[in-house]
Amino acid sequence: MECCEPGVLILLCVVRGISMSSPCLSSVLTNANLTMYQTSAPEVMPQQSSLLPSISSQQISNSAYTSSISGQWYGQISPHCWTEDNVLEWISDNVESTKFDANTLSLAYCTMNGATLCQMNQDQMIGVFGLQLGQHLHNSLQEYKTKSELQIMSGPELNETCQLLDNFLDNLNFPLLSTIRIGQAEEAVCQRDFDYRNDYDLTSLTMEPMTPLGDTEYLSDNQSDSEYSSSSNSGMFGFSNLGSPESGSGESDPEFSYPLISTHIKMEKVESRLKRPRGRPPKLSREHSNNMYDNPKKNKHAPRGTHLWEFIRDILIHPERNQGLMKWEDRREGVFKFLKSEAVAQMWGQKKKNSSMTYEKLSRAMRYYYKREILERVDGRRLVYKFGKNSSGWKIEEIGIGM
DNA sequence: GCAACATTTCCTGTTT
DNA sequence: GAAACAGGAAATGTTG
Repeated sequence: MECCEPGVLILLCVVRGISMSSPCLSSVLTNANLTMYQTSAPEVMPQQSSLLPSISSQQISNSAYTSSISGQWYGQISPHCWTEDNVLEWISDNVESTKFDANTLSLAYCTMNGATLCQMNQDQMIGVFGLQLGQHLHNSLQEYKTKSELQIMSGPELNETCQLLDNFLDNLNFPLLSTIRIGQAEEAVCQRDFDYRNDYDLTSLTMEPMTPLGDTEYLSDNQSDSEYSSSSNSGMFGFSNLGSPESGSGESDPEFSYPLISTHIKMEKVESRLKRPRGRPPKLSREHSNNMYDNPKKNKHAPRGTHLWEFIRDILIHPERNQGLMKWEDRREGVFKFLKSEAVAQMWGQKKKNSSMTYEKLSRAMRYYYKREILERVDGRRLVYKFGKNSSGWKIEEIGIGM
């Protein structure tokens, strides 16, 4: 093993940083170190400078140690299950990464287990650890809670939704949780955990400034109507105004603007608007399709995707990822609201490989859920829905993690 | 091939 | 007047 294992170095730095004025905390950290890296050589003195070689000579066959060294145990163990030692190491790692002055750290708050830690809200964290470290710890904890939750809940479908969210938001240049730099090790874990592009091909979805139609003419794969030509021109896919009108009135960031998504728009002038027959128009043959969304590797029988209500639910239960797309109105009652209704519809469309999805269509599908009691009506409130008794997976009790 | 299911698409009318 | 809501009708794609 190399003599510069980051976990050990960080711990040593922390111990050294607090040893002058906080001997107790120092010994706690050192004891935690020894406890965690249970050694068969009790003669190793905690404070001695040869700690590192001593550790490196230990039997390090257990994966916990190996994981700790690389910081990966964070992503493998639910924060709720962290031991006091785990919490201590996590704090020490964050102390190091924030260059926090450990002298100001209170020992009393460094001896708690994960369950206790998880009960602290952001304000309490800041109150205990100070603004800088407290905020940092809170963010870090939320990240590991999310990862843990993903591992618990997810099946590939939830991952897919999260991945879709990540990819979608990534394309919009949002600062994604998974990209927040806490430390190299965590970053590596994040990249591993959220590297989804291999199994959900969204790479074909490019978000870029919309090219003026006069410069580049796109061809539609299945929308041959003049109706869509006109609606598209008005920004239907331009993402210039994907938020709902209400969302623009203060609940969402008014400064927020989506990059534009390029679309295939068939420029076909028709003199008068012809009345369409009812029902969904037949799709053109794939052979004649020139759709950028078509994936040549796509299976003939696509795997069963999540249902719309599950897609919505998955956005809602990952508030750190939904970036103002939706919000809970009443978390306990399952009442939620669309903030960026068109953006959510676009995401749903991406998931279903349907570039022409709109909130109007999505909401029609949502209304069908009323009969099946998957959703309940919320009268008088626009863009507000409520999960019904036949929905699942959104309740705090079910998830086990308060959000 | 067929039926069931879950949307998707379009429409008209109503409400906010 | 525009956006959202409501729900009918007919269509599609997937699955069993």
